[in-house]
Amino acid sequence: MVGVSASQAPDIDRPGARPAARRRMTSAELATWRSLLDTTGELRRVLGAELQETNLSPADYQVLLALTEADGKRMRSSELARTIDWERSRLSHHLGRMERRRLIRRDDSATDSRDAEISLTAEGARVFRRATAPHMRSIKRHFADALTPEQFAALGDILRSLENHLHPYLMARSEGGGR
Amino acid sequence: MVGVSASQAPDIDRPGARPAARRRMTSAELATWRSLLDTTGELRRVLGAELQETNLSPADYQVLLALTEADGKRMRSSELARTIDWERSRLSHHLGRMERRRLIRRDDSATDSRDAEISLTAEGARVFRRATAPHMRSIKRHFADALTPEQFAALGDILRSLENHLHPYLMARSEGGGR
DNA sequence: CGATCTTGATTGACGTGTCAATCAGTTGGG
DNA sequence: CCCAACTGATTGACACGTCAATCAAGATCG
Repeated sequence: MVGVSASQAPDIDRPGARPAARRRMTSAELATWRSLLDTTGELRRVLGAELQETNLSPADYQVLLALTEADGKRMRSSELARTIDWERSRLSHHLGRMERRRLIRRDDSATDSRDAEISLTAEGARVFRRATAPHMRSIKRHFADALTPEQFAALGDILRSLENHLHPYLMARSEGGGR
Repeated sequence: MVGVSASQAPDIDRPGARPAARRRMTSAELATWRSLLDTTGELRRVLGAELQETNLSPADYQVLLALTEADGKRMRSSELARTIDWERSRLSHHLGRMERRRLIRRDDSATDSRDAEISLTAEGARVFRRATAPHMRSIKRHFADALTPEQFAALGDILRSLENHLHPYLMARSEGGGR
């Protein structure tokens, strides 16, 4: 399915060709890793700075996006955490900061009083609406416009490979009892 | 080999077909952007957590690496900042924390008393030495082992494109007087 | 029922990063 | 020489993330 390109290549000197555990990492691979860290880091910073011009951090944006798309613009806190894949503690801290700025509200649930119902305020919805178009332009300008269609396809493929490779590890970590 | 599926598609609604500035971003491009953020974020977290087992943060590692490779294992603070491309303030805060942990030392320069000479302590060198092999293994396991040589080549190409596209913008920002 | 386990959420401590302000030493022009 | 501008570095305030501890409301089972 995903590894199409690899599965039909002849088994010459590919990294996968011998037990992965026995190969040494080349300096080119290491350099590519460094470059990946640096470049995505710069992209994060630039996009974050531009988003900040509408008074939202990337984290704010992620929360507001999930709430905006939620049924009735409200969600239970743990549901929200699962949706954007954050630790509960992180979300709790961040919701505290967003609540102080009147971007969201927290109410007790009627059904289970442990739950916290998070909802968008009018202000939150407004700020998000104003931020979204400029943010999309930023992504387009700094990311989408930089690559050819072939590069996009290749990048998608690469990211899927990385995800697939990473996930078994993440599963093992969370199931087997943390560290 | 990697971009095969895309490169032979008929030229209907492809991104590159019209001047970049006038196009709309496709949802596939946006999804790839999200995936890039998510996947690199997860990689950062996993690698950071494994590095932490040797009591170093990724930031610590970067500083120690630069110092280790420096002439005489010492550098002026601003030189170090330029080497690893950090803001001076960030470096100053971080050096403060590392100094408290006895990983580095700060001395006044003999020539220009504004300068701060940063040097590795024996402890810093030792901790770095112990951390480096496991860290390389982490990079290999979670990154290098996940991709084929073709994917590596494609990724290198993509990162260069992104850097080249981003740099003119960064130049303009820093020269034209920061906002 | 009542002790205990589980779940949803929060808190505190601390490391990290950014921005704006500050400070001290150096330099250059009058 | 003296003051203004510049440079290297630091600081304070604050936002952000992670980890471990805590808390309160449900669920479970004797």
